[in-house]
Amino acid sequence: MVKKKEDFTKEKEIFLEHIQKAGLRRTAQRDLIMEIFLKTEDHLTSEDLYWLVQKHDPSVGHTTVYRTLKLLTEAGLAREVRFGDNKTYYEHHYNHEHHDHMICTECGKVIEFFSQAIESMQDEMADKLGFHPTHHSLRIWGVCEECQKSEVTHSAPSGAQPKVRMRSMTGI
Amino acid sequence: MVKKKEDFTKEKEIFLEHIQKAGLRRTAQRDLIMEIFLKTEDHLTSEDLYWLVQKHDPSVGHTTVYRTLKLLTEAGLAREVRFGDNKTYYEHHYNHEHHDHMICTECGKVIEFFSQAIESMQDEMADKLGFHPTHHSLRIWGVCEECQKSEVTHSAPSGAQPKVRMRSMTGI
DNA sequence: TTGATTGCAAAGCATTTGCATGCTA
DNA sequence: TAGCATGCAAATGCTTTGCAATCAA
Repeated sequence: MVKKKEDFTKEKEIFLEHIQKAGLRRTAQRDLIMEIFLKTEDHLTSEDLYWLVQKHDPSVGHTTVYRTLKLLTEAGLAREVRFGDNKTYYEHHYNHEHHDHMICTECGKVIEFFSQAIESMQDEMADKLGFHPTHHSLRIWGVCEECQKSEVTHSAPSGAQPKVRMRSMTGI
Repeated sequence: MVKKKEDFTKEKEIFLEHIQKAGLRRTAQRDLIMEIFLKTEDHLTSEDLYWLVQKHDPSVGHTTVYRTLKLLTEAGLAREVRFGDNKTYYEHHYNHEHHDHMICTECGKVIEFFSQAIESMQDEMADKLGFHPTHHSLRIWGVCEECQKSEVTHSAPSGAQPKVRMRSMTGI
């Protein structure tokens, strides 16, 4: 699951190609933002990424991070996801198995999973309706194993630092 | 699919019960908003519903519609959905088969579908991960049958008045 | 040199909140 | 009568845009 240190040569190549094809320009900011995004194996908001970038170059603005994340998404390197806390998260997309998410509404933990059976059934269903699917999103909310154990207290497991905070389960 | 004229006695009962249990109060606005929501068999934004309510009572404010939609959701009568245009839609939930959505990115049409097979696989998958699911959301984006035919022009089928406008496929 | 890019501030947009007034229970 | 509900306006929070200065090609 956790990737070893690597240089993301292929990803950078893809990004540059996308930039060139669109008649855009390569800049230090875009390189830096992409670099940090690629080496952070996590679900990040634009804000999260902004602060990480700040550490390396405090002159980079919030806007540029937003814009670059859009670019990365267009290039197929990033994917947008929402977990119900009204924020847009970005995750790696290229070279990553497609997967779906289970979100714990107690502690906010996000579990990635993949089921070929579900994928196939979706395609079958689409086919039946004459629909030509391009992408999809499946999210399952509920209570994770750990939180089921500590159900009595209705609090997150000790030590847990949830990425996603489920406030009122809106902004699905 | 399309419901015949009915009085929604059961739904109103549920709403009142929810209101009483929560120590809230029944008001003319809440009654009106619920009434119009129930008789509109469609995916509505708060804004949409606001304008429908306006026709009957121009004194009702936007805020109250928002707040009442939240109430209806809490009561289990409505469900929030997002189709990728950055808006929150509400659909009937009570007495309606659970279903998922296919969204056409060309014309914005929303197709509801249900697959027991997919549902079962999801439960199985959750079970395997020790996850206790409470609800889920599956959305498939792609091109609908009609738009595949008129693919050459890359425009929505004539006469179609899409509810959802897909601009840049964000706000998933 | 040209035109894309950046970062700031300001604008957008959907949604939420503060508060004085109005109304249920 | 108590205190929840309402509607307005203002405030949010996230995201986008306008624009002058900057920088890649």
